[in-house]
Amino acid sequence: MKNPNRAFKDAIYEQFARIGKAVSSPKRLELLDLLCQGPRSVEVLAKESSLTFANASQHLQVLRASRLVEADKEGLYVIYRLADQNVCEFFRSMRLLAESRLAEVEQIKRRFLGGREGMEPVDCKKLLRLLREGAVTVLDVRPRVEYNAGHIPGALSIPLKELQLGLADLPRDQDIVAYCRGPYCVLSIQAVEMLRARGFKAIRLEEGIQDLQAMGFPIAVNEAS
Amino acid sequence: MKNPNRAFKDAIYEQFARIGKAVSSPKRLELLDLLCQGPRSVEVLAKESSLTFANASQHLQVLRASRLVEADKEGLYVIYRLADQNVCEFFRSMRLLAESRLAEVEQIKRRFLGGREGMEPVDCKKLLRLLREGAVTVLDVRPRVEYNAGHIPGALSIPLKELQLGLADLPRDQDIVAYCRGPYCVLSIQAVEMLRARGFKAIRLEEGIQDLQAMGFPIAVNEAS
DNA sequence: TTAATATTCAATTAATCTATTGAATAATTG
DNA sequence: CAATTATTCAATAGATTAATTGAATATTAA
Repeated sequence: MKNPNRAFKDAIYEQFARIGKAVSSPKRLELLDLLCQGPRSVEVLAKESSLTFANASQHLQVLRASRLVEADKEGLYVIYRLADQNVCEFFRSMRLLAESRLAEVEQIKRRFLGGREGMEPVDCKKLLRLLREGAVTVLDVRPRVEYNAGHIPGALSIPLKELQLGLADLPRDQDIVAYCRGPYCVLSIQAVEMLRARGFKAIRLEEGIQDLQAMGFPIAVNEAS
Repeated sequence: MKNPNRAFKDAIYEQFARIGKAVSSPKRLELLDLLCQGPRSVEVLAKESSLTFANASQHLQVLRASRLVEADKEGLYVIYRLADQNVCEFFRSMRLLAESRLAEVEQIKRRFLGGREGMEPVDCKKLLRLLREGAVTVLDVRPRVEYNAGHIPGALSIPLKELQLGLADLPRDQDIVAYCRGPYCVLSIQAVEMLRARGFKAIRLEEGIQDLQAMGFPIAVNEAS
């Protein structure tokens, strides 16, 4: 017969492990990362993460069972969202731990992005000052739903898929700083490559919204339309 | 053939998932929690967490493979320790997320500790002020190796197992505040019960060293002897 | 050198997890 | 009302994980 203190500890760590199990799957982590950028339907999440609809749905059930995400029905669509901001912060702390402890993270980054970023890190504080002075253009190249959910105040929104057609909106006489979901998203890399190829002065901001928020920068939100 | 961007994302989330997998087992979480309090041998870790030596060793291999812990040989003994302070902070963020998202945590706490804490939460700021004024006695009832690894400056160390014999060291004319590993450790609860049974004025500080550190309180360390 | 102690390894078994497939359900549209 | 679309459910197969057991290894003490 188990000692009550032992039973208590076993029960408590079993609960903590619910969080660990939820985030032990690479696919669920990708879904969480996407949801950090804004609410999405199953269909959109499945496509973004290259999952079948059934598989995406199953992973989302697991995340919902551990109360990291919530869902609402909007007509035909089930819209998933993070249960609260703490989940996003937790995801970020897990990413930072992986970055600091697993050399493979940097190796993979170098192998896949080697030379592509080819761009100096942007100092965030300086960036915001330049933005306030109107000295740079900050460009958000994520899907609009993510821009609406949270963006750098004053940033322009031109999703990468629309950048080709949106070039006329961009100044040629000042630096353009493109950003997206964070260090492991290639949207801003592709945007900078395209912009440079067309003669624009473009650089990449590596940090995503969560990183900026954690550094104390204000984030603007648009009401859902 | 996989799109290189897809391959990059899969590879990156696979790395993040290494952290998630490491913390998906209740037993590994208990081991991490113990190591947050200070380095320990396999034997001690196995006993504290009710694991067989072989099983404890296997779990520690998993934690080592994900680089959350490190080990050094000291004669016969392998001493395991956290790889760095970030691991401890991550563990805490995971615990806080579980507390905020899983109602079962509070329910389990209430079921196992119901009425036992029977004690009002201690305001940490007030506590430290009273300690500086010599108005309370702060008592650390963890094993000495944990006290040595980090404790409240000025706290007395009397491990719970030695408290029976150590009562003479304690004042009867002022409050005694006992603390241990944190909200899910019962050492301080048992200590307060014993002290009150013997007429001492004792209360429990729920927070552990990590919580206090996160709140900005100084933590003292003793050199290993 | 041998015995004892601490730890890890390897193989096995049972449980859990992940992806797939086909079916079922819910909501909207024609 | 029927067809379509979005999502979830349930069963299955294969892969992975956790605990156990017995053996092997490393270090110390006698």
